[in-house]
Amino acid sequence: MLYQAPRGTNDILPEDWPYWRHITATIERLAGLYGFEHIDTPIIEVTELFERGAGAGADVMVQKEMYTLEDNGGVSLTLRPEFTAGIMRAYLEHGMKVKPSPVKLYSMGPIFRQERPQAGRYRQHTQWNVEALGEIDPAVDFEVMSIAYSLFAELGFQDLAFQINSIGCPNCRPAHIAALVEYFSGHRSRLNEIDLRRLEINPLRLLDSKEEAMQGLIEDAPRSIDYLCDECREHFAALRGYLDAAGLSYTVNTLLVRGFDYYTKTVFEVWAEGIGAQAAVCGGGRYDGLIELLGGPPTPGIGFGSGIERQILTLKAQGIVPPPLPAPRVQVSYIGRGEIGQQAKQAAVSLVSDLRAAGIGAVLPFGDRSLKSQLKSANRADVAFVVIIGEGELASGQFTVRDLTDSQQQPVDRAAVVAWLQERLP
RNA sequence: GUGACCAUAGCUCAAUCGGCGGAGCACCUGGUUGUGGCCCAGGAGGUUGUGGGUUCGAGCCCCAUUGGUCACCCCA
Repeated sequence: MLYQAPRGTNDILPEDWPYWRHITATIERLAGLYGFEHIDTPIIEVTELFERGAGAGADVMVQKEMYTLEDNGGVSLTLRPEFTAGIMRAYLEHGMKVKPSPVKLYSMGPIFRQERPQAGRYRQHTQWNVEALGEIDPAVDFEVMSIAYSLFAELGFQDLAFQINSIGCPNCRPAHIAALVEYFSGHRSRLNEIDLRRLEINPLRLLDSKEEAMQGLIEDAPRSIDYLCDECREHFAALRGYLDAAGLSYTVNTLLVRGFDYYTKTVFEVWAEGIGAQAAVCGGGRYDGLIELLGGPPTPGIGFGSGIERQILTLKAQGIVPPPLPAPRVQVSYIGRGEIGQQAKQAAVSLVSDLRAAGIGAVLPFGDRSLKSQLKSANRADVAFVVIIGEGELASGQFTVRDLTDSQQQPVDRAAVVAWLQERLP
């Protein structure tokens, strides 16, 4: 094989397209229903935008996983590893703060991270991203979670686990972090090398440890919800009230955290069964500090990203079949040798054009193959009717129309074929 | 970045101890001068991922490399 798709990238083949269309069509419909507006930002941004968003501790790793290039003017650009930073930039650049709050936006498109591929994790993957900016009301948290919930419900997912947590804000989180550090420092001997590093760099991440021996320790670790300030506690309680009122089932998962510092208050994920270790099919949270970090005025925001490829893995794992794509229902076949064959072929080309102009999907066999071969193809393509044009049909002006479902055929006047088929096709 | 397993036809897989690379499915043609599905016959399709090494001889053994799968790290 001379060329292969680069590591971690995938071709979306025709047989997978029904899944993509099903998901994206559902997303478009829900966006209209919820009042989220579509925004597309560039796939490349100035590298600094993503670096500033990352925060201390994580920045080295973040840089390592970004696809960064220098343009001819010496400007460092990066293929977006996430949506949020670019959306925030556009929000600031276009002065969207003057729009009624919250500004509700969604995007869909590829993102790039230079990671080792594994099940449900690719270097180029596609995300549906939703953001609501400029409003602190916990009802906005509910709104954002609700549209994700609706998508998964409409797609027919079973056994999804909605996980929520509150990790507090710059006022109350330091006390929780300090308690975590103190707690785990008292059990240093039970931490492996990786967890010891987490203790130094990002103590919250200790709660994510997959180390078997750590699980008991983690269960008894200080919980963020026990350290929330009044504002954060009330926010979380109100959000839970809205979720309960709307009947959205969820689990409070006190071990759910985020890797980056700018997250505040609400964090949530949705987990799917049967798609491997990368089970989060949706992840998001509130980031009231991010826009300030990027040089804008204090602006609250909440959003999530949801990987389309993982959604498709989930659909397949659960045996959910997407609706079929529209396909041509009519084939126009031509037969005969020499001059007559040419006339038949021309009549077929003409009829196919008429059918398509009338909105009837039609295909023409190529290569002057035998009728048998043409019917074989029609059968495989799941065509409903085959119009046959040969010497007899040219002479009589009546084309033969064969119904493939019952194998009956009959002559139809050339001028009446389009209407005849229109009547019988849904 | 770390580790394990893997790579033979478009797909799923065989190939005995290192001894002439096969099957099923799919595709094309024919069996019927112009009639699909089922059946039968035939055909096409391969530098065994790539490069090197050992050997009289390598799909098989060794090294490297690329890619895949899965997990870890990380997770925006």
